[in-house]
Amino acid sequence: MGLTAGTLRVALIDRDGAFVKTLANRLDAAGWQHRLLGGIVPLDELVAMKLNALVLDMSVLPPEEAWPYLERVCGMLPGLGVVVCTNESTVAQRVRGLRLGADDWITKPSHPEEVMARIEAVVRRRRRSTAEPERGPLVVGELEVRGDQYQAFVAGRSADLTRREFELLQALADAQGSVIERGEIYRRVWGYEMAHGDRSVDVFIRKLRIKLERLSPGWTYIHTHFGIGYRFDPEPVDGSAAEPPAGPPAAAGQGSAVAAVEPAR
Amino acid sequence: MGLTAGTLRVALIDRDGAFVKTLANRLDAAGWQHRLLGGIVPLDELVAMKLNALVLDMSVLPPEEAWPYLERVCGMLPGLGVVVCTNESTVAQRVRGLRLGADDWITKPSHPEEVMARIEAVVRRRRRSTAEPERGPLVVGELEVRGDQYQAFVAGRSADLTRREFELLQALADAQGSVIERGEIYRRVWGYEMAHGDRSVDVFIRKLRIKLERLSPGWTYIHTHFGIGYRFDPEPVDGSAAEPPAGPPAAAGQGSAVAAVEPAR
DNA sequence: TGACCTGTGAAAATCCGGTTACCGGAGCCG
DNA sequence: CGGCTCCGGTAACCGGATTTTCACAGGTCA
Repeated sequence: MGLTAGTLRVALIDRDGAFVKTLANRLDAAGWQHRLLGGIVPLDELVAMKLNALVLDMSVLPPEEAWPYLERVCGMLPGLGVVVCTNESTVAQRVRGLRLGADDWITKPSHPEEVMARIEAVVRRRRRSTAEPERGPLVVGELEVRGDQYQAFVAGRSADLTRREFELLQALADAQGSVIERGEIYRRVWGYEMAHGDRSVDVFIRKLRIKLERLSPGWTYIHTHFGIGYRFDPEPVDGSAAEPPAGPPAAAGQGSAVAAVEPAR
Repeated sequence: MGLTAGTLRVALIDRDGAFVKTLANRLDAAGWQHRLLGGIVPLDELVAMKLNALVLDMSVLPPEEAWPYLERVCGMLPGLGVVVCTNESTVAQRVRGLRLGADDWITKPSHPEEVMARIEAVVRRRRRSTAEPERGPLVVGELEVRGDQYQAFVAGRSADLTRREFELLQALADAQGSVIERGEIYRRVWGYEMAHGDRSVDVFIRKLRIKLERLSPGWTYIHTHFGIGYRFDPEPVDGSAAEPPAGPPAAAGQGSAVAAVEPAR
């Protein structure tokens, strides 16, 4: 069972003293970080907490608020595990909740151990992707992306990236060679669904490009794929020389010719 | 594309006639593909079924076989959603099952609708996380369709397709060999019903043909089926030789009823 | 041959991303 | 506590890329 990195971050939106208390004890015992919230919390605050899962008691809110809230949370935070927990419920309610995006629905009273096991199950499912690709210092082109410093360097010189810029860079770099759609980038960096018409990604791409260029002219790192998103792939600015150094054989390869910075027809 | 791809593939390992029967009815009504298995099935057979989820009644097997089986299934098939379903169970059993890798644990009697909602929830999560196994680079003729790049290549050269063009190509290629009606193509690529008289598909087919031809003369990929639609099938331009290599084994063909017009050539 | 399709070319209408300017909030400093 | 600077985020403008729409020419089928 060594899979689940020991410590999960969980938030409870509940008011059932007894339930919360015993659960909290267990959580502490297991070394999970947790936080008790009394009621609705704005989505961006939830994002800021960097939670793995949220346990929500629907009864802390009147139904006409609870359902929409559940829907918004599930819809906007695709990376968050959501476990609904109620005293009683009908089949219809459970089905509705699950269809709205909840990952599990537990009926109280319920043993804390089972609640935890279900949270684990939910998180495990979503984690598989997050396959933590060790933030080992990553070197691409003449750029060095250091996750432990939240910075990128070239020959020891810092790119002076802000937090967002760095996260964006890292998200791009982690995808090594494949195109990532804007929405996906937004999801990975900002943590929730991108609103229609949001241009944040573009603007930050630009900021990033400027800083990278200033630091490492002679290389192009970020390629635009019209109508799709961006692709990170270090490429000597010239373009005549073919082979970029360390080429992940399967993927990008010399396919770097892809329609981005090319003058085209 | 598919968010809640209407059709899921599920297998049930159960012997509870009544439960299975009512559930099966619902599954049929919802259009899910399902299969009833009487007992343990070798893992590779499960793999071969290309399931989205497995519903397992632990009681079809003696405990000393059931637990190890559950563990193996969960451990070896990370892409499969596993929902355990039992008549009765203790907290300890449920916790054990969930920790072993089960995604959910339902206690009978349970409403079929809820079982389905839970299966959906499990698969939904699973999908998001397993989003990795992208469309493996698909190779047809001398063409290489790379989903992770939204591009098609020939010998590393990009076809410089736009998003729509690429999606069209992919839609066609995915149907490997069978004819797709215009309306169907439109639905898959554009996402909604094609308006009467809309020629978009034709226009894009042409653009695609041009780009593919420029990249890979010597091959014909897109064939017109008069009055019906198009068929994707790489064919050396020569034309005299009929069937290139292996015959298309099992037609994945879902609804593409058309197929009858083949002889045309 | 006539009624229908599909292939073509291009113009017209949209969509998109690059850029810039500007705003409000957070944190820092004196 | 005010003034400043840094940052993230939004709104707008603009030119270029992409999609759609049209009008016809060329083919196919009965």
